[in-house]
Amino acid sequence: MVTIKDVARMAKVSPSTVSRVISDSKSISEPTKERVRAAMKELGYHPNVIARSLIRRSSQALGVVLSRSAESAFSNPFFAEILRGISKVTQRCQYSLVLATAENYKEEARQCLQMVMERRVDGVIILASRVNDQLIENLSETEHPFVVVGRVDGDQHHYAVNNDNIQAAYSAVRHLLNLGHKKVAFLNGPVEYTFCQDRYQGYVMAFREFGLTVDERYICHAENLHADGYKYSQQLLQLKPQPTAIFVADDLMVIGAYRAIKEAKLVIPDDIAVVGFNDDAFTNLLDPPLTTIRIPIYEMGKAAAETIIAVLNGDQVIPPQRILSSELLIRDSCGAKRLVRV
Amino acid sequence: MVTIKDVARMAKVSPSTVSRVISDSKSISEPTKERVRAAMKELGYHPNVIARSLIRRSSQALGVVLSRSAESAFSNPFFAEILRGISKVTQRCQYSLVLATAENYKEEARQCLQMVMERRVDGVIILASRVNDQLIENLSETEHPFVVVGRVDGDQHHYAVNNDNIQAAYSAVRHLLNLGHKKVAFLNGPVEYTFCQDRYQGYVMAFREFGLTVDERYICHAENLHADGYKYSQQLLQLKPQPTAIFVADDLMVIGAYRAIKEAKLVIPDDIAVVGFNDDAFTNLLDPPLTTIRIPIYEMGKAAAETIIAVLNGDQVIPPQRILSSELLIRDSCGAKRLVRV
DNA sequence: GTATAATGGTTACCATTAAAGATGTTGCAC
DNA sequence: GTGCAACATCTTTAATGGTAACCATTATAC
Repeated sequence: MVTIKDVARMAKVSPSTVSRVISDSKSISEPTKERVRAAMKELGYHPNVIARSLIRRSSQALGVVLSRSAESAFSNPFFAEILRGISKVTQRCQYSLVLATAENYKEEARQCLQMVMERRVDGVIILASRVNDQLIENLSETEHPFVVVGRVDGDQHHYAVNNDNIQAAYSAVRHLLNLGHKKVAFLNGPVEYTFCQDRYQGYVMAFREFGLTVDERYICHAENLHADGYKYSQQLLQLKPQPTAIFVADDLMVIGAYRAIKEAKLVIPDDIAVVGFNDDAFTNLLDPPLTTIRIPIYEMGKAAAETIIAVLNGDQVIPPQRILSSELLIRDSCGAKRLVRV
Repeated sequence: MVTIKDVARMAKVSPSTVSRVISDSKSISEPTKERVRAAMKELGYHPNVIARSLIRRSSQALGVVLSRSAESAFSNPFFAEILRGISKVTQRCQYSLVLATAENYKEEARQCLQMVMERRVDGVIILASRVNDQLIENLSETEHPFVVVGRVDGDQHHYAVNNDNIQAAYSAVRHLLNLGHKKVAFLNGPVEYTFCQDRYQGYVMAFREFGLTVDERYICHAENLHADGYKYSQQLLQLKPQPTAIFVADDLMVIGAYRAIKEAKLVIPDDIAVVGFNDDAFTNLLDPPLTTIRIPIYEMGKAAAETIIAVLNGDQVIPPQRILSSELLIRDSCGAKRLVRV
């Protein structure tokens, strides 16, 4: 294995000079730099990041916790997109990305804590915060920096990046109510996630504004974003009076919802309107194309990574919480276009 | 920061004794172990993996290269599922998972090589091999172990895990030909991937067996698995005579294909049969549920991780190439069930 | 002739572990 | 009871590859 000493010997300088050439210190003359670089190339030398990390007390790596059981997490386009944003920044800042993945959240949290305590990563990004998140509590005690994608309930001292879930859900439901719908059902995700709580709150807010009372029978909470859309949509469609619109808290559940609606011989949007959340790539290919909320997921990923790296650099991050805004994308499933056309 | 020395001081032993307690060496007496463990707990000590990696010359980490531009890669359920399999094993074997992600493959390959050369990871798993893969060539030169998920064309010396793409595509197309279809179109993915090449070969094989000639007009190659399904399906439907069946090389493109077919006022499977590939989670929720090929993706991920870890442990891996078999799942989109019913 | 800057060498770590060495203890033959 | 080997149990030492703080040397400016 080629070490810094081999390079030093070849370039006829001391190891520390080589080290300074690597970090491009300006106290080394250009000719020396050239000679050292030539030697590095000739020997095929690559600095050993492990050794560097040891003395610098920094691994130049960020941990990412998916915060879901791995089964459902990866295949969610949300994670895909946010990882893309994160990796964009880590790449630019020369950080590497370590994934904490496990079958369940508890195990994932354990792995994350271990990663941090063992110095494998300098900081952590937690995707999708939970209500009363145990990991967040434990991480806080370790004094290691972390940033949460989502809302941290209770404490306001954490670094966090989020989208405006309440506002976005509110505007989606308001949109449906404005179209004349009275029975707007809500197909929500697991209650333990803060984003589901927030979207619920936005739903309630819109009802309040229209002087309508929320009927809890028209609200259901799926346990699994992938599988449960179909099942719960069927339940909602059996209610009397039948809902004339469904607001779905995550686009993944829309596939199942569409199927249930079509099986019930209902036409979207004529018989029932549907509005989703996330603007996953496939939603534009559905029949009819889905009206949904576009979240700047990629930007959130970038913001999260930038935040944690800034904190690691000792920079001030003000404010610690950043909220990016979403946007209602009106396509065909809500019926608004049809109305305009008439 | 708590180090091994602090623990040693507290337990009144030498640092190396603490080290041996950590690795549970049997040359340490039980009372000493207890004393040391108590000290570790009291001080909240966690071994520094960086220092350990330095002397052990192993980072206990595996790199994963997605081998696609990050945009399309993450959101592909294939990667989700295979990462799940990989992480299952890495977790059990105490390895951590480092992701090489970038906007394009070239950059991703660069990052992967750097990871390896800088000793950040002990080995690499390459997902989805390409034809004439430059990364594979470069990695071979470094002597660092890696395993490919997919087929490596040319060389047979690499470790690889794959599914039986040729055989599976063959049986899917044979299934359609057996149902009486003559004009079976093929919506394939990017030609640079070996799995697309193999599925093409299976398609041709089935045609040969039935004594049919392959009409290249009925074959198209999408550049992007997400976006292009719709566009190319439209093209295929405009052919005269119109195809009576479409074999789609990746389920992701099926969403677009279904849309194009429905827009053309055709009924699946009555007017046109569709068979997909991958058995992505959503395919069972489509209308009609998709006949597709189930690949043991999770198992492939596990096998890939087990292979690379075995290689790192110096174990013999024979044979270096493992091929797992897939299975044709007959649902409603191919029309076979309808026939049986009649 | 001295102050200053430019340049690069020396040395002491960083946290851990493998290997070799030290210490005491036990077993057994004589 | 002594001598010696074998063993158990720990300590000491020397690495691992790299970097930063501190020097030493030389060149230039004043």
